[in-house]
Amino acid sequence: MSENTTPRLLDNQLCFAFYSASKKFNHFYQDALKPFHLTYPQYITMLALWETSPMTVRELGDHLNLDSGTLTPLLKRLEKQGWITRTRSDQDERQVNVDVTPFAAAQRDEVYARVNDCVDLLSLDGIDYNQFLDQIREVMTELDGISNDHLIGAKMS
Amino acid sequence: MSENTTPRLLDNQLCFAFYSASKKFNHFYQDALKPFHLTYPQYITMLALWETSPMTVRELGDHLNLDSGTLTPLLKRLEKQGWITRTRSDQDERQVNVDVTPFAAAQRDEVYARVNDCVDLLSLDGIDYNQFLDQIREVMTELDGISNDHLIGAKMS
DNA sequence: AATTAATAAATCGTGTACAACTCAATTGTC
DNA sequence: GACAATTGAGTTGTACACGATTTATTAATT
Repeated sequence: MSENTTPRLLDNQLCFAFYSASKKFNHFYQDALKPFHLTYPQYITMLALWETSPMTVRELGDHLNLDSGTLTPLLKRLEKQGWITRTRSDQDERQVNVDVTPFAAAQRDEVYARVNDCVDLLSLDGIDYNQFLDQIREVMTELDGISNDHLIGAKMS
Repeated sequence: MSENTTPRLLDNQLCFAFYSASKKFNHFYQDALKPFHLTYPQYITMLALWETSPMTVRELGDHLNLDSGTLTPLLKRLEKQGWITRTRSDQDERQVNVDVTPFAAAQRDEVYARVNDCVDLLSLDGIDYNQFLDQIREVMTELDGISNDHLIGAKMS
């Protein structure tokens, strides 16, 4: 048990930095996507579907790390706004196939262009993307490795 | 206007990495803090208050980048669970002073120890914290610099 | 002093997140 | 072929997050 009565500053700062940066990035994309009335989670859902469709809710969830409790309402909103269709699979009536509409297919390039134009306004030339992404993914892998079991082991006092 | 019909992969990946890492980190802390029934946003609120208290809701919001719409219900929950007190200022009855309770003061070191123990399970020795944090903050600064005005300028088609 | 502007919190509405649960459909086993 | 176990989606409840509005209070201006 740790006897130190000071929190590990760097780890706290790291987590807070991710937390803050994620919110700011979210915000940035939200603004960029305003003309299309898409939120960031909706946007990454469409990105995944533009790349591969149709997909079941489960497959989408695997791509985005979201469960049906989050996706179902999100997909219903996308459906209502005309971006996607949701249809029960004939082969397996438990699954729902999510597919892009002709409208979404037609909008795709405009969305890409809009996002690219907004990203152009950022000057992130200074950073080495691949090395930076590798570091983030290393942290994520480490976080994935820690299961609840480990945490239970480190009980309080 | 961008003629490219492909999204800028690296920027999308960077945003998604922050988004995913933030969620995983959140989760990690949430598990670590389970014995204290604290969520991550509640934890960083307490961290800020343990460092400086009392603070007004506004001051807290400046530290955490959260507005009263988020903080007020969060603080009410912390109050109900006995971590903080909320009292209208006498000097200026518009503001509410948030202060830690004796209970929270007594729990502080246990929370620190618990978090430290859990962080010990991560092996993040490979990363250069300061350089990593600098990079994240550089991205955040860049994102802060882009105001809505710029984005309006980059209208769609 | 009276009116206006500015500020601080709270409130309301929408949209994630996610745990826990339900329910229907399918699979595996005997 | 019956039945338990599993799976996929949906539902419910709690907790952020934030824009927009509201209300109360203080500060500024005439």
